Amino acid sequence: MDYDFKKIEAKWQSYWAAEKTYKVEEDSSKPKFYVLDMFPYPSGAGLHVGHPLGYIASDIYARYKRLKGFNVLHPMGYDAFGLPAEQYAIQTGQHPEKTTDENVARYRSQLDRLGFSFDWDRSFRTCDPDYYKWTQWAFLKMFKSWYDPEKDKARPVAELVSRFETEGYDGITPAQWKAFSDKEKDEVLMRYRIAYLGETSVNWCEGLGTVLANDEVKDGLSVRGGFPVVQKKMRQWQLRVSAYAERLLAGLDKLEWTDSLKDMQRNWIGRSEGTEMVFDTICDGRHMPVTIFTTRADTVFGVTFMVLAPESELVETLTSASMKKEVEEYLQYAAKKTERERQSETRNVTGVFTGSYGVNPLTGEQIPIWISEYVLAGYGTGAIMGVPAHDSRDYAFAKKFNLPIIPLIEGADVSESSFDAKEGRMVNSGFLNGMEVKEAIEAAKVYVEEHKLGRRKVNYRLRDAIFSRQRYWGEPFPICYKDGIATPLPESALPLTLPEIDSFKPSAGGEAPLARAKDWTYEGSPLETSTMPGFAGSSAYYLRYMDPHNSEEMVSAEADRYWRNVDLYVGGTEHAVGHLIYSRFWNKFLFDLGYVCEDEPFKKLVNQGMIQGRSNFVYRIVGTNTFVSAGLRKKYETTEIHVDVNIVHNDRLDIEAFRKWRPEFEDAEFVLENGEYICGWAIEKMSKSMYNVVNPDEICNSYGADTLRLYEMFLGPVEQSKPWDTKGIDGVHRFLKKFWRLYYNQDKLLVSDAKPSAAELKALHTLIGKEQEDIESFSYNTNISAFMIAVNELTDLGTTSREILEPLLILLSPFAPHVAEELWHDLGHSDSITGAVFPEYNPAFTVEDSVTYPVSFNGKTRFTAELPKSASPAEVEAAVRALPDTAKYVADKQIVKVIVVPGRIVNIVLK
RNA sequence: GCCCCGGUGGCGGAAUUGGUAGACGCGCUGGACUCAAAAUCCUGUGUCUGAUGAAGACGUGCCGGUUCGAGCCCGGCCCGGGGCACCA
Repeated sequence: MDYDFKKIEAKWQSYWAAEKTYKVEEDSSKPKFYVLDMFPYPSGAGLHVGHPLGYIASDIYARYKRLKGFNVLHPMGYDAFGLPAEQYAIQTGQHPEKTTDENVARYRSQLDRLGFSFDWDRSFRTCDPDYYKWTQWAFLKMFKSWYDPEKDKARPVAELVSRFETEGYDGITPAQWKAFSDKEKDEVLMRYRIAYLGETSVNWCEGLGTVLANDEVKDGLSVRGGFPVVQKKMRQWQLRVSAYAERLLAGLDKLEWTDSLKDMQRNWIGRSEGTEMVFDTICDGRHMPVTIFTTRADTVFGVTFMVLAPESELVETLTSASMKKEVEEYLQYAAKKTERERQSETRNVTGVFTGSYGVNPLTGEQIPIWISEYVLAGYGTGAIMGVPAHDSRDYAFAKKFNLPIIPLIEGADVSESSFDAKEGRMVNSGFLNGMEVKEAIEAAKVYVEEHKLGRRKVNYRLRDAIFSRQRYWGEPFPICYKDGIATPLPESALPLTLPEIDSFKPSAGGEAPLARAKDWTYEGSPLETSTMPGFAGSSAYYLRYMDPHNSEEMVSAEADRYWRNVDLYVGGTEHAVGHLIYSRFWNKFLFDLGYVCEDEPFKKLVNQGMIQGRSNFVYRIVGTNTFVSAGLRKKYETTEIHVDVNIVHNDRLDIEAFRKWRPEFEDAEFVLENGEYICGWAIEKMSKSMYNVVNPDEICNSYGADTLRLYEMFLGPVEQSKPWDTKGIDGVHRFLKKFWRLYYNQDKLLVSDAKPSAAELKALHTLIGKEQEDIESFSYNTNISAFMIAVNELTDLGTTSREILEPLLILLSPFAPHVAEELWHDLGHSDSITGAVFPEYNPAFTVEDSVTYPVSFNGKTRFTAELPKSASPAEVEAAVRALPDTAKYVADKQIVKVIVVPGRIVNIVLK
């Protein structure tokens, strides 16, 4: 019987499905382990070979943990709301739900072929009303909560209201509060709610007809679709993520994530310690205090101007009558620019003088106030002090508009550029003179506080997340408007399901498709017409897997306390500042309210690398239909053309297949080398347009899922990006065939009850030890190498012993579950190998009694010496010194010292 | 510009974390079996010198350092990948 992977894989896949082998229940007698993949967005293109890389890695880990006695939660679902299905719907008129159903079905069938141990009974899609009910529920909780800075956590808004009523809060007295109308009260509360309606400058994308979050915009273009994005003031739903900035930052320290990923999050959060300082200003004779933020309080003596952001509210009050016209012209110019233009023209310095002046609080000197787009309204106070000598942006501005530049650090040459470094000795700086910069910063802060000129302040770059999208295919907001006041629906009204509409097109001017829905009201009040963004549904999905069928709670306290949080999370690094920030925020919010018991959702995170495509090229001689082989192409003027990798084998073109590939190549002529057409190649992104897509289904057909799983892991470290190269797959396939032959010779099962030999036990236990180490550290590639070595050794030893071959199957089962399961049953087991126990490692079998030491003289190895393993370094030294070979190499030289590394090396240092 | 990560044969990648660099696999060389092919098995495979031998020298992006010993540590560069980018 040959290794018939097709039969084996089909058989066990249906067995696992029928027996629900991977169904998991809470079981307090076993330790839990939660292994999660970032669930996919089911796109129309289906899976290519690169997509399952992370799923394979996590599946191996999950299977390994089961063998180690853990109760493993390993679920899978679909992130099914989102723009592509809706864009497709707009183009075709087909309901996004239908597209989503089809895509999900395709994904499911592709995933099923790979032998994953998912508990499909826990699966859901984010667009299922039973699921998004809980997305809406969490939103309601956020709407009804505020962030209490004293308790440093989210609390019910009701508590805030009672504070306003009884003792007053944040400058509002109980008397004032009582005098407010409902509308005024509502506006005050909106300033505190975690989910709130607020007017801010948002990323408006006309091409998609919706606003976007910061992480959905890159280089001024939308990530989905690549449409230009402009800044626009709009009243939108937002989540007060910024309230959690400090906790999101601090929480990173205890997570097992890669440093680069933590750095990305730290960067995104952007904590910066500085000082807020109040400058008096004079505009047409009127005085008014203006607060600025700086991290360099020590440089106040070098302030020669102030700058406001064009969008700042201060612009209006600080523009003098004489400058009104110029300022208005500048504001119009700035407003017209798209985000992309602003970013690409960062070196283009622009600005306008307001006609008013500020007063330096330390020197009393008057300085002009300007407006420039290099100052951002959304950060700090939207106003800065300009210190051209020690800030490159201020420097460029001062040069352009001829403003004075005063150096403050001894020896700093500011004739060509600013001196930004935080080192050196202060000069021209009054009481700071002579201090080192770091001391001076601290001294200036103390001075500012003591003289009541301002205060210490920590600022964050992290902004609140814009939470509305003017789109159809997303969660509706459980909010209606009564007399213009946003009013939450009762929880009993959830889920608020999407209505049917006749067209999915967004309307111009920012009106959402839901505005066209008939009767989109709740008890007569109009419902919110925006929907939630893509990240809403993916922010807490890992919690729902713990208790997916619960209709009363998002997750029961028992299930939450058992599963707690994700022990291992596997996914791409592209979610570093989007999903992974939102999820942590969402989780911390639910933690504050006591719905979940862990503060952080993902303990350990592994970012799988991308699998790149290996593209092939043919070279057409310009102006002809003749193609020249890669080695000869330099002799001609050629055009490089992508050719489908599926008609190229080992870089040799299948000429007949090429002629049939596309009509224009039907009469193609070829210039061959050695009778073959050799294609060029390059590593590129795997994509349809490069004709380098390899479909996992085809690999499963020709090699089987076990081979595919092994090969993807064998290719290199999981975290690393690496190119796919189908020709290497034969190696692991050969390994599996060899593995099979260890158990079967023709139809004869070779397994016996023979006692294993020492050599066999050594091969097995070396592998057991290695596998434990390698899987825990995600070194799957080296583990597969170790497997190949072990199988070669056991083949050479002619092993038939059950005591070796049975544990060997368990070791293989995480990697190649189908073949392991088949042989497991052939050995007489009636239960799945999934329930087996990982074999115990016994180091006694793997140790040698002697060690071959390389003996080196001044670092050069001259000969080897066989010595007992148990010998102490002193004994090794004595033995080596006594060897005749040693005497020969030492000759008349003098031994300076002898270095012995136990079990490794002996180095004799000669003079 | 700033912050990460990386650079090892023809290719993917190993190297017990400072101890015989190149494991394992691919590819390639030669061979066995076969009428032939596929499949399978065996052999060789970093570079150079040498005679296809024995043997030796060089070799982990570049230059320098520490060390008995450096792919690994330190200093200075070069190149590639990723992230951030007027955040005061």
